[in-house]
Amino acid sequence: MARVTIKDIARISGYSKTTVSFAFNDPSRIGRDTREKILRIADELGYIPDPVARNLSLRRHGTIGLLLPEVISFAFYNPYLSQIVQGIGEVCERENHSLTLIPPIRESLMEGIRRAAVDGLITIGLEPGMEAVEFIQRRHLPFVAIDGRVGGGFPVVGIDDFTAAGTVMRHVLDLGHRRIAIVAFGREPKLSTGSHVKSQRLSGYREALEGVDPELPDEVTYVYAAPSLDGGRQAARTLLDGRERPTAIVAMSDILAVGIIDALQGAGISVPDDISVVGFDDIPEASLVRPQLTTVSQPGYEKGRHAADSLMSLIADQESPGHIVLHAELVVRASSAAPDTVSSNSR
Amino acid sequence: MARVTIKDIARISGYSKTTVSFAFNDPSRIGRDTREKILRIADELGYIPDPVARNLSLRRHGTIGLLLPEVISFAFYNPYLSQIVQGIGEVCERENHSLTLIPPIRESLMEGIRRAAVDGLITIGLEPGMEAVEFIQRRHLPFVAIDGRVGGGFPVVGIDDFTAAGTVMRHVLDLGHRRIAIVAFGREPKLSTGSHVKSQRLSGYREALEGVDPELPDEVTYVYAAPSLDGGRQAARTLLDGRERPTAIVAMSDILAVGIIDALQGAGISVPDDISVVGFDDIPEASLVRPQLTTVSQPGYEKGRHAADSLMSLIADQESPGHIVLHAELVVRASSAAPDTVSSNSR
DNA sequence: TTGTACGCGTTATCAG
DNA sequence: CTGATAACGCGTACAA
Repeated sequence: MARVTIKDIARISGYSKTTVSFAFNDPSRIGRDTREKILRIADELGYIPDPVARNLSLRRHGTIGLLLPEVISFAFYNPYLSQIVQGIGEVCERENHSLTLIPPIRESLMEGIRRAAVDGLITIGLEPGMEAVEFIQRRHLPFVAIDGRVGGGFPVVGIDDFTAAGTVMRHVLDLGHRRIAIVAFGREPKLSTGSHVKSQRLSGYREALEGVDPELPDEVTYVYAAPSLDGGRQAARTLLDGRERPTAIVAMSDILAVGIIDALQGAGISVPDDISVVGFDDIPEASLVRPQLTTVSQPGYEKGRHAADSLMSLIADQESPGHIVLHAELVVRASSAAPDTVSSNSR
Repeated sequence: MARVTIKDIARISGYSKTTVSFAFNDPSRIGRDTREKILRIADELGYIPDPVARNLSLRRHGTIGLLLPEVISFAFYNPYLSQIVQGIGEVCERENHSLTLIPPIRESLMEGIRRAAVDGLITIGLEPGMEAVEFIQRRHLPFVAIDGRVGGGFPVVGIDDFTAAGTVMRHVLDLGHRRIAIVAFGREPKLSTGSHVKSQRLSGYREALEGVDPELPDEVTYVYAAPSLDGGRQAARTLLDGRERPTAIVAMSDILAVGIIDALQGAGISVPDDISVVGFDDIPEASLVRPQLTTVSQPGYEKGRHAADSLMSLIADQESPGHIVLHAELVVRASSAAPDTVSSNSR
């Protein structure tokens, strides 16, 4: 049997489409008998209104989109994304919305934005001036950016990455480390490119380094890695193969730090006795691994929740809810310690 | 400025809607000059076709839905779901689809299914006879079930949970453990209720126990926990507070096992010296924690990938691709060992 | 209280 | 060969 449409119900019941629609959506507009008759027929035929046609009429979709900077199969290697999704999810459930994950197509966000049948978008790391931003605005889609740069006429939810990065780097420096490696995510080896978050954190690291010694930023080893466990493992191997081993590794995200620790331990290196490792994010895994990870706690769940809240009010009011800067703080655990003064770990 | 529709382009260019649409979707049907003129005007006005109207016409949505058994904010506490999502994502990206996460609304899947504007659904743990299944079928939505029960006329992707559970339990028994606790997920304390996966695993555990001693299944302590780190931690505390401590804890999922180990270590109990802990799933975290977790490796990523592949062929062919049973195997790591024969850990 | 007509993009079918 | 008409699916402003 083919799909049952409102037209079928109208034809069989003898009423018009309008009346059938009212029977479901605005019962007070029609007579009780009329309604009962229509509902009975609809039930018998198993009528379910086509959601797409419904959405088209209502100009509501009951879905918000999450525009991912990476393909789904890769993005979820980082539990940090799970936390953001959870926070968004809390709001979705409150508002009875679903959540559409929109991956880039052929390395571009455009096509995903073009085809998104959603009430609004949450983006990760989108910045003023990017082509994707213009495109979203041309579609008149309400949107909120997580981890973006302020100043493009859209609300941004984030933390002060510059300050947070400085805090964790100063912790490492205060412990006495000077041979330091920074493991950044992304593929670009240049400071000036890449996301706002990345450049902010790098700048924060460098400022802390300069505070100790103006030449220190240039003595630091930089390694770039994909934000996943394996990315961290590879970064660790790269560092171990290097000429001079660092006494501390500062990773730009926890998933990298955890992968680094795993690889170091696999190579028989003790953390933090031989090498200290610190991260960024404070994902749940940070306190599960041994040694527990020293890191900067930034609230991924809260970022998602606030972004979704802002988006909902944007959708409802058309009024911009303003930027939100969430709190981040250093969490000192067991993966960082003073460097071994005997320097037994250099080769 | 208001949204630009195809009608505006038609009006301004002087052609009909049809001709404008052909300019984008079937250029061979109209003259070159006509096309160029239309495209120029559309570009100037920033015309983007409404995706919903487009989907309605095309009867394609470019999205598949993942029907979650739990609200998003809770479901993603378990990294196992991330793996499934990644696997689905791989196919989505290949097919240029997005992925819509559909949480239950007011503890019911119905409303989510009713409103899902998707090409098809992947469900987790749905079984023949459930109201939700009928509903999906009434909507003529193609769908594939992950971790479901075979026999409802829809394809199922899973593993042999009964055998896999038996394998890990026999490993524990072979080590010599007899005082065993089983930590199951879900709230139902009865064997007969809950999901197929849960009952299969419980049955597998019990059969292995019976193989050693017919009375053993009834001497086992059962604890029920939410499938999250905290669920595992709470379960561990419940067990520690119990009259007689187990020498081995068999958890129905890794996230539970990892939480259990965390709580045990927090209480000063050594794993596996004092208590052995085994899990189920082999999530990435299983090999990160110390001691590394003994578990059953089941391919969450592959489940997602196969389910999405099957769904895509179901959408394309309307032909059922058949069930898929993936391989699972025992992975012995460091969290399981023979019980301390001096029995120093009972109180 | 109920029906007509419109909005949205695509395309089968028809007209020139 | 080129282009227009009408139908699909639903909700609802407006008319009757």
